[in-house]
Amino acid sequence: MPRPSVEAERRKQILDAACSVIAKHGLQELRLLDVASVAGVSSGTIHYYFDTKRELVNAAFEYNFRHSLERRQWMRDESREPLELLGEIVDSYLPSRGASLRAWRVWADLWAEGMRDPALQKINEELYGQWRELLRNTIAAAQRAGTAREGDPELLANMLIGMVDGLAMQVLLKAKAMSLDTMRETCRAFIDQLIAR
Amino acid sequence: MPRPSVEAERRKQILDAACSVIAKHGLQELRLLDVASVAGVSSGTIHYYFDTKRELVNAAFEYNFRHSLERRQWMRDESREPLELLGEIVDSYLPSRGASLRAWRVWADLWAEGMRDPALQKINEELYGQWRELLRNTIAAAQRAGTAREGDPELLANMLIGMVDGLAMQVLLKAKAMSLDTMRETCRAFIDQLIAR
DNA sequence: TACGCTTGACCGGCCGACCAGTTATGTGGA
DNA sequence: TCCACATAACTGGTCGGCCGGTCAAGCGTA
Repeated sequence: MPRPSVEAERRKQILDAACSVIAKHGLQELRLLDVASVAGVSSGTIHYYFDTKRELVNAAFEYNFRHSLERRQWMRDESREPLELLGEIVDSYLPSRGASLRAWRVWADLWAEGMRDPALQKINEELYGQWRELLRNTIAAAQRAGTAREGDPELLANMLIGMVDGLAMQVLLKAKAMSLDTMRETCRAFIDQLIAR
Repeated sequence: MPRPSVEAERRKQILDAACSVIAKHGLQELRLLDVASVAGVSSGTIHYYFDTKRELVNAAFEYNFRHSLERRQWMRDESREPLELLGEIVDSYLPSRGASLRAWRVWADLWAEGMRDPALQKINEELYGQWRELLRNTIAAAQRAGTAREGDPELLANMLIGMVDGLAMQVLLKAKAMSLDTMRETCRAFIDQLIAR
């Protein structure tokens, strides 16, 4: 046997570097040499794991999405009071700083690119669907627990998701009228006024 | 005197072509030669009116935004019943087809690009602000008319705007759970449940 | 030795930017 | 009426830099 496979590890390392570069410079300015540099490998190594730039980029988008969901397993904790949990879920999705901010920047690029790329639409379909389902289930749980009023949980989840996404864009665009705090209050107000009993 | 200036007209023609190319292929694949071709001029003419590609792109984004607002002057009709008007405003912003769809595609690219470009943030600040103000004023008018319940109109406007933007992204991404019809119903439900008396 | 993995120089195509030259459209003098 | 002349508008060929992708060679571990 030759040396053991480092493929999984190396791929992750490269994808993580790609996400960092996308978050910092945007997909537009993504250079394979930059990714290689951040990942601490040579440009040749990138091509050893990914045939084309597009393949790398799409994999990075998927990695970013999947990674975000994995970091949020605690949201599926069914022992928590659902309405309270809902508030925390939304809080954790605010484009505040660190990991969350990086993930948002990459998402925004995914969306722009995804309008014309069916492969990215498929990634969005699967992973964004999980996010939508999580909110719907949490709202439904709150209804069963009696802390949320009646109403189609899918509809309410869609409203809330849309709101979070749209407001996040304005926060990322540094709109004066939409600071992080205003966004948080707006989302909380929505939950208080339309979802909570 | 030399020949009369056609600058305003020609600029518009080029910017319109640029918007078409962005909507169709994305900012990523924008080639000056394509813009020139669509505009029916030579590549040299592009550089005659715009020093750099970036200058053209930013001007195109501003043109797209401003153009959308201009096409919607009817929204400021104060003789209409405000709540009904609000519904029509939202309808007209759905990424349905034609002009509205093109504008949305360009917006999505603007947002992605605007995260790192202060010049684009400024454009967003000014023009998106008008859009926000329009909704706020319409909601406030409905409250005065007694067809909407009490509540901070700015807060409600922000909720609605965010929702429209976020849901529109999913429509553009062809998410199965968010068709144009579902989006329309979701927005209507929000108005019915949270704004209308 | 075998093989997975890595390197980095190199190549070729592409495209933004430049520019020298050309055309169109006006003015005013003879 | 017509002919310089001035200037704006426009053309399209060219060039230079950049970067994705290739590859032949090297490295390290079993």
